[in-house]
Amino acid sequence: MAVSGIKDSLQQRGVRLTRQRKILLDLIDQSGQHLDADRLYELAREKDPKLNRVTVYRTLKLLKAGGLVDELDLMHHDGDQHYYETRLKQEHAHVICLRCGKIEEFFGDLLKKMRQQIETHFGFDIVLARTEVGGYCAHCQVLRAKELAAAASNDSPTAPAPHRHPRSH
Amino acid sequence: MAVSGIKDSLQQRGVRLTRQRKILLDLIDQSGQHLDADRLYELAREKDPKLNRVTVYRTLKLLKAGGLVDELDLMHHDGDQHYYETRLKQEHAHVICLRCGKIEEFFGDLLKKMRQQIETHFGFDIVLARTEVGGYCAHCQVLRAKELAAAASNDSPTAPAPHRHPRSH
DNA sequence: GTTAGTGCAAACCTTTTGCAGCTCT
DNA sequence: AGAGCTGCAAAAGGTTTGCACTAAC
Repeated sequence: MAVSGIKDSLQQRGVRLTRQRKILLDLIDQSGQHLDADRLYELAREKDPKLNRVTVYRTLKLLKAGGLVDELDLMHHDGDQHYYETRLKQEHAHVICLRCGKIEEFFGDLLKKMRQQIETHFGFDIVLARTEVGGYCAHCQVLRAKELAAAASNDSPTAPAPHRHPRSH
Repeated sequence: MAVSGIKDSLQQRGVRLTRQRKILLDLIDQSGQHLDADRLYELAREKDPKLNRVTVYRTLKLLKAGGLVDELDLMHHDGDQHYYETRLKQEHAHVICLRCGKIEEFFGDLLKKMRQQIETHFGFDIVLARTEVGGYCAHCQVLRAKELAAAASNDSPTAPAPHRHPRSH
């Protein structure tokens, strides 16, 4: 359970492990997804309806400053909020489908190599790195082609259909 | 002048080349910097004091949608605004110093290779890609070491000094 | 018992939208 | 002429801050 490592790291720095923080830490770590503050808030309220949205932001800030989570933008495919994931051992890129919102993770030594090249080339001390790629997944490429074709022959055939991941609120 | 290419591209798509858009296009292209909407607005007002901030946003959105500029976050080193640059032929990473805000650009075939690997691996059609790296530049590494040492021995020596690029407004 | 952390309300910053009037082609 | 664009005001979305109260150590 990676979250226990995070808890230790925080406590060593004299940060108090409150009920709220335990809830948030567990959620971030267990979800295995990329949560934004709002989603995390929703989930947290299921466990503690009194937990405040502000506490979510403050906790995320704390974790980010401590290098315990990484902040992502995911190409702003669904707005300008930030997403968070516990920092993994392995650096990876995020590949976001601009049509369906599906997110893939790409691992590979190219990222590691590039990091090294940059550090050597500029004498730079890298603290964070982020690679995000937006485009169309194999599935959406064909759907998109159909949509474009339909739009070309008819100015409003059956309305290009909403295609984002629905969010339940 | 790359901006004329952009203008052509817009006109072909039936987009009107208004006085305001000409101003903004020229500024984005000439500056050679990474401008955010606010900075672009400031500069544009020097040429046309009546030009509205909303027009800046609308123009940026148009250019982004047309793939004529790239939107960057630059690791949110100075807030959550977006930065823009005209799309170059050569893909590159942005390397941001978290202390002084200096931005370096890193070119190399690793980015190209990674792009290819991702397209092949996932059958993905990449439209945009962005690599951002945050850390400390060679210069700031030594300054930061001093600051940290000072902070360790004395809880408030001469105040850790503000270190962001000042903005004149 | 202290000091850090929480909740609440209100502010803040960046960006978007509705609409009437203006202007490019 | 007419669709597209601008400016203005107002709203929206995401995040932060001030302050009094509460809880972790």
